[in-house]
Amino acid sequence: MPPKRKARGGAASGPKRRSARQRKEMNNEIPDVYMDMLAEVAEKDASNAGSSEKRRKLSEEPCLKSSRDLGAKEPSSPIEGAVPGIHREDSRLQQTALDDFSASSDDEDADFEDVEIGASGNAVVENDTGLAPEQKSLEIDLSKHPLTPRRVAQRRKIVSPAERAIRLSVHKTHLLLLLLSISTRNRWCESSEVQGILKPLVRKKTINQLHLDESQPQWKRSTAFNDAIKEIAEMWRRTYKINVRGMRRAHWRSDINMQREMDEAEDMLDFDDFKTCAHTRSGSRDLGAELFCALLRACAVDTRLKMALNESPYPIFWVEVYSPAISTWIPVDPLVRNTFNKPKTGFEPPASDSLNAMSYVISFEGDDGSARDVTRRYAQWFNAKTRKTRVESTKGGAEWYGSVMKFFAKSFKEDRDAIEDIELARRNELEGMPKSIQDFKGHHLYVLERHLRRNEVIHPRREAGRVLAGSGGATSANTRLLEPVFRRKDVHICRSADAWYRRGRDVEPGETPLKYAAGVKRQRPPGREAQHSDSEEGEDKNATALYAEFQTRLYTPPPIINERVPRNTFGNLDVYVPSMIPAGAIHVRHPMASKAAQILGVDYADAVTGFEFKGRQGTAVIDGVVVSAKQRVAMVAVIVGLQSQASEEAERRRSRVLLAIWKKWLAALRIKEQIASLPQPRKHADVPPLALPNGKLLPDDLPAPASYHEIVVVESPNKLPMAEAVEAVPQIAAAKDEDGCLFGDEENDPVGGGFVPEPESTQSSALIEDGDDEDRLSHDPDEDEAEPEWLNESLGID
DNA sequence: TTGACTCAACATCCTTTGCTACAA
DNA sequence: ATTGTAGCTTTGGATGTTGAGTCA
Repeated sequence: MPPKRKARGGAASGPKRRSARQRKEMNNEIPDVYMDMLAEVAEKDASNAGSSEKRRKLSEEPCLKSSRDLGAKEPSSPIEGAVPGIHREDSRLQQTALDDFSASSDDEDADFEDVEIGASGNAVVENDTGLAPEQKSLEIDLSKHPLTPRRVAQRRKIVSPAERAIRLSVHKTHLLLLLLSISTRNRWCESSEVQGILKPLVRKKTINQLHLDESQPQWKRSTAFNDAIKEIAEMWRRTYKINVRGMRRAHWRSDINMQREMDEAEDMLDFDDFKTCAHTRSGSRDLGAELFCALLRACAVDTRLKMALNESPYPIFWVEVYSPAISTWIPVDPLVRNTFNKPKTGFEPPASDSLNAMSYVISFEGDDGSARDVTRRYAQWFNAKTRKTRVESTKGGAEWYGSVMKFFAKSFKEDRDAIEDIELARRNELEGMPKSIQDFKGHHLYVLERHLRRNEVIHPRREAGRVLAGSGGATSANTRLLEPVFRRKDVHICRSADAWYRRGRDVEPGETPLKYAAGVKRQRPPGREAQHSDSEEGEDKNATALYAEFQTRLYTPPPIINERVPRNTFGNLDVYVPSMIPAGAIHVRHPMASKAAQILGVDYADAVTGFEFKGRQGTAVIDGVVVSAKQRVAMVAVIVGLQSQASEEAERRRSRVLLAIWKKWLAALRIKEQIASLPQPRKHADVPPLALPNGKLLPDDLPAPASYHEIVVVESPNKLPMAEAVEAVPQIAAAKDEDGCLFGDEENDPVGGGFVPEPESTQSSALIEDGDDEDRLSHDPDEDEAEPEWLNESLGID
């Protein structure tokens, strides 16, 4: 009905941006897309002659961006400050720290831009090895634009879902490799050889101080322990020389700066290098922390090697020592920030550093190499900020991470682990609500009403607190409002009665909608209302009434009575989920099911399992039929018969064609033979006579062998009312015994009569994956052999 | 300096039971 | 002849997400 749609489109007062775009299109008479394409071409010809503002900005980009990068990164580069004048000749593969994906996308995009523009010929020609020319050009650019502080707009790149998936995989892979890497280092720290090298550095007296007798008062033991650790840390700080840069955040492309830094960075080490460094007491700060860990372990202090995946000037490696007197893990960082027991301030980089994030803090224990995630202890805003940079925030990420960390888990939990769990949980509670609006977005505990989706509703409306809500609009002067905060678990997904029906659920009568969503609902032609639709378009024509799941119940179709299958106004039956099969009925999924039912003369209804969209017209997808469960055996038998009939027919047609080809070919061979036997054989007699005009051996219209379809029988999970059940049940049971059907738990269900409220998941999974809940009948053994026969035949021709 | 907000430009979701002409 | 199906007009409007820019 195109006229109707058109009318609606015109009547709907769309949002401003849409109408603006339309207007623009009309004025230009050239769609924006083409303008953009033209602009792009123009840009390639003369880089400064952008045709739109957006393009113009872009064209300035290459040099400006570079200058910004240099300007921004050089001063903040931690090596200059921490380790002046490092030289490293060889540049083997650099070990890198984990990147969080949102930040990484920036780098990559930027680099893509550079490559593109470089290739289009306006800047320096890039080559693989010679980095020097580009470096030079960067310097020139710097001098050209030293006074442009303005941030330059980059062309926005929409990250495609595929790209997103790749990044997620990279993130995961990176995480795994880093875990393995530190796991190895952790094992090295356990080496008695290395510990033997380091242990002499600590005075005997200090070691004794670490392990005071339990008879001493607790405070004394604790203080002595702390003092001793501090002393060892101080000693280590003085003795250990940092002369190589350590691990850094991952970078996606060989940015020129990164390249240089990689050259200066620490090489991948093996265990011998590790030992050597223990002797020389020099290397990267990461290595320093690892050796410090080994040192403490040599002193019989329970020490965990820590790794946080962040960037300088905050440590990546540090240690935690276990103070038995107070049953607490104490973080110690002797080399980078020189802190003792400062978990909150010493490790997490400030939030202002957008290129920096402490996403994962993992601690490895010495004795069994087990690992725990203790990010919670070090991250200030774990729920509000840190969590969003981790895998857990992605779909299925929490499970994935759980399974990864399970690999590193202890076989049994010690008391101190339980204590630590409590401490971490307490920190979680203490974090409380975010302080800024943006942190509420995507928060997994709290939610603001303004961030609710169209189909989300808060019920019950229990305020968990209030937050100061921004500036309340740019124009109004400081009228700040307190905005209520709700819990995420009170948020329900709502759907229209229609949408619930498509999931096999019915809104309970008398439920009032939790929400009205503004006019997405399209009018249907009168008399076209689906059978179930309530008075939902009652009061407001444009609003759709939405209900939460708890307001619905499983939809129960009317049962089969006297072998009559109920049907809807279209004369078929909606079977979106198995629970929508009427009691006493089965859903026979096979293309020939309706034919079989006709032959049998039984009452049946086509099963509508979904919709597909052709053009702009949605059409019902019909998959098999619904018939009485009593007809199961007959239906299967008839379908089997029809199927083999069809395949025989197809075979006949096929062999007719193939025999004709054979005939022709043999005749051709004979002719060829005759020609060859002639006294003066012609040259072209060698040409194979077989090929068809299109060059193929077989004609395109060769009848295909009949395609084989499985017969899938889905039983209704719904129970018949008692009277009908008496006669129907034995039939079902018989069929079940025969075929070993798995669908039948409901027989033990205590809920009598009406319907069986099976967990929805099993039902929908049955529909989606064609899983175990259905019967597959491999019915025609002959047919399976038919295929090789065809194959042989065509091979024979070949 | 930071965060809230707007704008723009997309991506994605939701839609949800034909008609006609023509070939076989 | 009846039956099957390709092609049509390629929906198209609302919502959601993101980055850039602006402002207080």
